[in-house]
Amino acid sequence: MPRLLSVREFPRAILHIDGDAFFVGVETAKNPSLRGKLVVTGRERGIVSALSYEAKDLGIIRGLPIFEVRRKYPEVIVLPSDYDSYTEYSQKMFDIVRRYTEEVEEYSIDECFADLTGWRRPLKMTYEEILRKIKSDIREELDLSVSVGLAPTKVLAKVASKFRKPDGLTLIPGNLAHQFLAQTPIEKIWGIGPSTSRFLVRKNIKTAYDFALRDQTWIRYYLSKPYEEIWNELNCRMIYDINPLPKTTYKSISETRTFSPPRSEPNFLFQEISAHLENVSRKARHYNLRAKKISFFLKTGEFQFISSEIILPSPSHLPSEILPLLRDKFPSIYREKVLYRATGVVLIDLVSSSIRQSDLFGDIEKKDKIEKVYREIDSLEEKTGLRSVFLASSLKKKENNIIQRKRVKSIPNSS
DNA sequence: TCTGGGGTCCTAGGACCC
DNA sequence: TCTGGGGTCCTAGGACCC
Repeated sequence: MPRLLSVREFPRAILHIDGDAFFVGVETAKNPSLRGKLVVTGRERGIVSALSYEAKDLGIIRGLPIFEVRRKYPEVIVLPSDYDSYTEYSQKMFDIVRRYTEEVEEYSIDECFADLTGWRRPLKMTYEEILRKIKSDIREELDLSVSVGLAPTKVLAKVASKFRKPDGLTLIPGNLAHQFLAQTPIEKIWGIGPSTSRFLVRKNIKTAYDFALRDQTWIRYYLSKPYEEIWNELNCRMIYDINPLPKTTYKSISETRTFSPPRSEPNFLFQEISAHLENVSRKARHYNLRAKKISFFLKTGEFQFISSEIILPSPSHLPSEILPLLRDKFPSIYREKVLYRATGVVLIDLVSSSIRQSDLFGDIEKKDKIEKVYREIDSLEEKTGLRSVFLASSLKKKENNIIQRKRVKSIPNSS
């Protein structure tokens, strides 16, 4: 079997850490009596979002409705998600990794990358020893199990951490990458999804090794830029850098919700959209962002998206400004008698709020007043943790009239 | 793999301009 | 009001990730 490249073992030493059944792992760390039991999380959402390895062995999969879990496997322990704890453990895990290098990228709540290049000498440890130590620190201090992988690139490090799981430790040196890739089906590669896998298998590319062996001309002819990057990374050429900066901003903010059974009443659908608008706007204000554009959509029973995009007259994060525009456009995407299963709103082209465009007509002052009202509502809600204020149009109303006056309205707090 | 929710990035194609 | 070529901007849609 030809090697991919004759490279040194670790021209770069990229670490990938992946929590094992992370949410369930955290629940077990908090409550050790759960260890070894059949546990799933996601009760509040009605579908399984994480599951213990024991539950996986039983045949339970992510996304399975909770009622089916209870019906088929009454002995399974079903927990609600506790994102605050998951976030706390996640941060503690990343902090442990940061003891070894500052170059840590928090990739998701249960995964990170880190650059260990050059740390063997200062730490007086081999890469394998560093990995073992990080794993045992996480185990001893957090009671969590993780799988770790080390390789010359991020894509290869992902292959490594996935190679043995749970509790795995895998090093893929550049000069042996071909052996690991030959054992990795193409669809397991990070960034190669179902559509591209199907295409590649038709071209007789079944493993990551088959893919890595193609020449660049072939890749460029049949595929697009991201796949050429993956191809380079599999060939030990580092394309994706470690980005240690924490996420502080968003390109878009969205909210969608599916309801069953599907419904067609315009009133109901517009209430949903109005409520989405309030939530995404709140998040935008929290991050000091304003949207230049907004898109909203309906999803039909046949999974068809019908959407409309509006360019806002000036960047905004105030529902009272945006809602009338949505109301005007709503009829253009709504069809009577069609059943819809979901609605959604997306704020797009977000710009930092401090960049304030002055407009010609001097209604900045009026806007500032509305802005002030929202700021007070936001801080009230953050203090109490309650949603106390809604647009009238977000309230579930019985009347069949979606044309309601826009108005920030406060309703009595029921608690 | 039977489809929940929140994101990011890329490409093709049209419009418009010189 | 015929033709060529090239650049830029925008949008819709696709693919992928956790």
